[in-house]
Amino acid sequence: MEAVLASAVPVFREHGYDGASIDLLKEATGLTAGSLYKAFKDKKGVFAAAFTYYVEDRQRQLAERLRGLRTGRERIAETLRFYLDSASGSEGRQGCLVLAGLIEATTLDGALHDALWRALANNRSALIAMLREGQEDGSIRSDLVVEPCADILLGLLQGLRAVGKLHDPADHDALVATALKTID
Amino acid sequence: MEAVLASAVPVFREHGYDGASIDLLKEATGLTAGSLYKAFKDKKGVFAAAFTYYVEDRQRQLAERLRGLRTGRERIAETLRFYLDSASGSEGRQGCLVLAGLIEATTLDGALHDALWRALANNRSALIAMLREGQEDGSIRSDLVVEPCADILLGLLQGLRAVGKLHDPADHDALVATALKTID
DNA sequence: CGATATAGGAAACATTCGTTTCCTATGTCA
DNA sequence: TGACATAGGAAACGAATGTTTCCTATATCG
Repeated sequence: MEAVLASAVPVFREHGYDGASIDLLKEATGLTAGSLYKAFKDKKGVFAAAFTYYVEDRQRQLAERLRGLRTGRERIAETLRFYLDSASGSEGRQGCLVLAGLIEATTLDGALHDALWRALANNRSALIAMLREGQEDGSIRSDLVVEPCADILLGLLQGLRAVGKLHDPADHDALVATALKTID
Repeated sequence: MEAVLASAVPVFREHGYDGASIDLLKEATGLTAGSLYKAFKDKKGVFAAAFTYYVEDRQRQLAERLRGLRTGRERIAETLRFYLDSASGSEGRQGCLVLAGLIEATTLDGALHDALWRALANNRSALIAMLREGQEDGSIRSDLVVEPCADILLGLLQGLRAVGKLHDPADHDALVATALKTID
């Protein structure tokens, strides 16, 4: 099950929801249409499962990279680096499933719309939490208003994935430094 | 011709390339399939024409809002406001055609890929130009390295459109102020 | 061992897709 | 006026879409 989701995710990432045909999903997963429809109710069901798998996997990866970092500022910096890495190379070209879902958000039905919304809200909450932690450990000014910072960072992270579809971000260190100025 | 493109653009913005069926385009433009295929070679041709129309219209709108602004910093701030407005309300929900194209960039053929690339490169160049202007008129520090700033701003602008698909950005002034800290 | 549940595959389903063909108006120029 | 070019529409095309049905193995449990 995990294997079929792991192989279905790239299809949706590259082609978006509409662009990902059952044929492509068959090819990627090695399964046949009948099997797919036995495991998932719908094509939407496949997407929904792939989506939550992707989001959870991504959170796990980020948590892994954040582990051991002491200050809130360091964790924000590492989060930026994580997204810059994700926006580079073949990973960047493959794109972000959240972003792909976002594009067809109008079309997608209620449940998927909510999942999308929750994914974005979680990212925002995580950023706010890191900012608050930074304020408590002294790595971020305590009079900084965190909400607009979180919103800007959230937008920036998604945007990096977007332009990463076309070409790699250059000079990660300079980009991180520039982005971090928003929380000075 | 301009009218049919203007009515086709929202379809692609909402549904992406694959999601925009000929039926939807027929409905939106009021034309029939035969007429569409007489005017445009392909569905890709319709998208290509809609895309350049959208980009040019957008540039025109932005130039209009930038007119009369004296300093480079003010122009950057207004550009941010322009994107925040575009990310709000029904305009925001409709989404950005560049972003929609970006998602399926892997799938799209060479000419469209290039058009996408050019649109992004133009935005980046415009940001760099405004930053340089700001350095000359004294509104931006002259020792600022402009390339990373432009890259961050470019990413941020696209990202704002992305999250604007789901909900409106809050407190535009605070967001602009936060974003502008990257060029301090 | 035998009955049964289950995961997966083959093949056909109706529908929708992008596309083409052919026809009908309307307007232009000699 | 009459020949012709052109813009648009109606209808059908094959191919691809999402989906379902039915069958075949394999494994589980009595």
